[in-house]
Amino acid sequence: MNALRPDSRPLYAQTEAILMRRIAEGFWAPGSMIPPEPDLAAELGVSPGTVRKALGGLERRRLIERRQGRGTFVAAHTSERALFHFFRITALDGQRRAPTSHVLECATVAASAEEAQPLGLAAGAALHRVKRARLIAGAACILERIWLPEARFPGFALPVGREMTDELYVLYQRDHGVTIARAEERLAAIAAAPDDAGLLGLEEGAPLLEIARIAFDLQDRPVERRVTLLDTAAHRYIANLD
Amino acid sequence: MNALRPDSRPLYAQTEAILMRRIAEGFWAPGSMIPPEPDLAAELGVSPGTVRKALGGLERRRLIERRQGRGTFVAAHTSERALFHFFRITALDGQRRAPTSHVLECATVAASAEEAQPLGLAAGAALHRVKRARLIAGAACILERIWLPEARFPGFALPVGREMTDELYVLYQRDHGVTIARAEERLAAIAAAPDDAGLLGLEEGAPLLEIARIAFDLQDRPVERRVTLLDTAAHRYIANLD
DNA sequence: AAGTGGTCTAGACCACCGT
DNA sequence: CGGTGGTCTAGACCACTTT
Repeated sequence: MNALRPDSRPLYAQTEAILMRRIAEGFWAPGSMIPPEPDLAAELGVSPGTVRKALGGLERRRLIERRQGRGTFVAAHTSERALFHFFRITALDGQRRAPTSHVLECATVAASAEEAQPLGLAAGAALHRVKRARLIAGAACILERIWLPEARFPGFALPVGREMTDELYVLYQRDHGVTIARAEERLAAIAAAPDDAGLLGLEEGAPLLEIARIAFDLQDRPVERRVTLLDTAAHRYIANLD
Repeated sequence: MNALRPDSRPLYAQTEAILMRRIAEGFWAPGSMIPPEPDLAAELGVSPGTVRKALGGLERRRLIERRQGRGTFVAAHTSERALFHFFRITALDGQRRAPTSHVLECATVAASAEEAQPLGLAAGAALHRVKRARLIAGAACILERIWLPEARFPGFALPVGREMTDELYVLYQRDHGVTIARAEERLAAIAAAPDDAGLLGLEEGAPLLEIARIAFDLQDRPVERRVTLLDTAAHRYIANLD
């Protein structure tokens, strides 16, 4: 029948946890269809209504997509999705445009204490470190530094000096099985350092928007740190409060 | 039975709209209890499950609060709620502290074209204009300019020069029947103007985080514009992406 | 004890999609 | 057409709060 019961959480929450685990472990691959609701209900020994409520939770967290008449699918990190949910920068008129990337540096190093801490690693752990510039409509307005734990991204490397249009989160999922589920950002205004100012074509000391992000995977473990510097002469960071 | 049917939306959505309308129009006052689910179902001629789904939608949008064993209540803008949902500034250690306010200017003026546009008003419409400083833990780190349409806030005024601890959104709801349901923010980094720098105890040209907000009421009409300038020496703006 | 929202079930029927 | 998710119903029972 079901092995769920000796757990104090509601049945639908336990069901959601089981399904979520299957997605996280790759039992159902990104993009693939999961069984119909009645099948899941029978397999897990709960009523269809309970499965429905569980799927509703996964859908709200964007782990699955349900399409009437077609089925329910494990969410895949498409460029559109990454762009829409995880890229909060628009032009002044509110237009969202896909940026391109130009990798400046990509290296694997031993983490300093300061680098290790935000990712929950021990000092000295292997870390990939990336620096890149991003262009929107041809203008370099973003500088980005990214840190990735080697343990989660074995052999990670990006081609230095080449133009990239793919979103990194699509690549993380496709090449390393890491799905970014959510992120926390802390914003500040800073004065541009000389080298960063040069890369962005600004005066030293020009105001820049600094966006410090920690991104988490499906199990809510921190898997990426990135610090973005944005020239807000022609762009804005947007947020919705509700 | 029910007057809902000749509408293509699902029953639960129509039910949600009816209940939402009652809240927006003040038929049920903020803080008051609304009838039990079975009563609503009987009154509206739908099943209890449909009412439940409608209430679920209102709860997600934080228009109501449901408490098991007690009842369902129209959400009131408490200071805690305003602080938690609409105040995204924390200290560097992540601590959230309630700011106090010091009103510098409060006047009623005719809107310029630039002031009228974001609020969807005609140029020349009456507008309340407020400028205030906000202190966190005794330190002045925030400057704020606020614009309110006179039509929605008749007779609005704040005491200049006195310390305020109440959140404005609590006051909007209590004194003017305006409930803020959501807000959009656009962020940029700017260089401090001479007078603003003076008020914050900074050098002219110091980087400041500019937060431009439009706040919307229950019917999704823009009712407040505010521009916040934050000194990010000791504070951060936080955002969650999911 | 009475009254409230929360959970869980079972089933009918609708709307949409692909073949 | 068969299969999928979406809607709607009706009712039993549980957990919590107040009297």
